[in-house]
Amino acid sequence: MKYDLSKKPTRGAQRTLESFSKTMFNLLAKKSFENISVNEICEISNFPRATFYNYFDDKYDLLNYCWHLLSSQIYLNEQPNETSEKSLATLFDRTYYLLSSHNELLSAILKNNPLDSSLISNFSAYLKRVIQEVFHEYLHFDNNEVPIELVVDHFSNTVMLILEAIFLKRQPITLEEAHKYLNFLLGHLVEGSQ
Amino acid sequence: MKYDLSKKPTRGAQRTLESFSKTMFNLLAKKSFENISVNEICEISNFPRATFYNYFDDKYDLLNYCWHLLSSQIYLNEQPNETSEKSLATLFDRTYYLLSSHNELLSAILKNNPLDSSLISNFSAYLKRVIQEVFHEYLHFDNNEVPIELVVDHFSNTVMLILEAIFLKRQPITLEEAHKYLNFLLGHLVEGSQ
DNA sequence: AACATATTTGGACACTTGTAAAACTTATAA
DNA sequence: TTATAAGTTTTACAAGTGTCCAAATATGTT
Repeated sequence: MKYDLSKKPTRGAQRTLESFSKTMFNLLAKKSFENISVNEICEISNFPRATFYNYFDDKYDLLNYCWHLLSSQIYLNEQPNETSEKSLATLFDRTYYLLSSHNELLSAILKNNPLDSSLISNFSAYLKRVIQEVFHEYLHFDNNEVPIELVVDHFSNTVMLILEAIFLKRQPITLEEAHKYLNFLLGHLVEGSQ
Repeated sequence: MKYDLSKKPTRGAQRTLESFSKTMFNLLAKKSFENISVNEICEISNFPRATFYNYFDDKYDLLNYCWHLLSSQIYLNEQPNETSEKSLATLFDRTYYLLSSHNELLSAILKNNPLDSSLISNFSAYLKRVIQEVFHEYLHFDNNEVPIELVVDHFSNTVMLILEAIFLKRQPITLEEAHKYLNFLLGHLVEGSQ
């Protein structure tokens, strides 16, 4: 990303960032990512191409920023000091509701971008990274059997596995069932499991 | 892929396929995938661009073919009729030795392509699909708690997690330790586990 | 309102991409 | 040998990509 998100953006920069990302979301709901060109994004957003490249390296970079916008809500309302079991279920639920709240958008995107497309992989990978980060911060898991990194990744993988089944593969799994699956696959590793 | 791999290729086609894939492997050991162009591949291989497009859709398609070449060995010497536990360890070992046998190539590729690049994700994803296929065929796992697809994917994820740690993140993990981790993370789901 | 500083803009550039159609080369079978 | 089919090469095209620059414009102080 060319633009520095850490400094607070000017009003103009806000307009530009919002315009490009909105256009990307709109286009993704209409056609496949590979058929979206920077030219098209700029024409629709009514900005010259040079401006696009002032902010983003390429269309993948803009996509990343879009996922960032989508998923940044997940960081809100964090409550540390939970047991591993609770934080596992809590993070799962938080991500579940995040995805639920963008369900229509996801549904439209899936109409134009097949499950095995690079777009969907990219989205999954982004979300997994977010979950990994949060786990890494809030999952306190003591053992000397296996490196903690591996356990964190294992947990993230499993959470994503179930969320992908629900929100990407569109399998009719209730939240209750999801919890059951999660416990079946990871329960043995979690404090306070039955 | 434009070229039909199911029919047996003519001598000329063999030469062409091998030439393009060899060039790709050589280039990957020299520079990053994103900086490799179809033009470059064709110049080095000494084929006109149109010939490239007779065989492949784009450079990603050739890359896929390269992974296919690398990983097709994994299908050899299949021995069904094993317990889940055995087939889990067996498939792990088979993939472990496959990756070991291409260790120098992988090492060179990693020098030019960062762990979080799309190239490496692409390779991981390809390998994961291969493992999923094999598991799906040979892992007999009976339970009515969780859909079998989810369990197969969970197993594949975990196998890949450890293999990535060893061969991509280059962590010094012995085969024995790898088995211990595998058992720690998945042992409870496998017949005959202690 | 005026200023120095930063950003945006439009145009140009060299390059890559994927497709299409016609011309050419082979190898093999009739 | 000739016919034929398959693959290969050539050439051209329309479009996209990412970078660069100098002029125009916006921004946040004073």
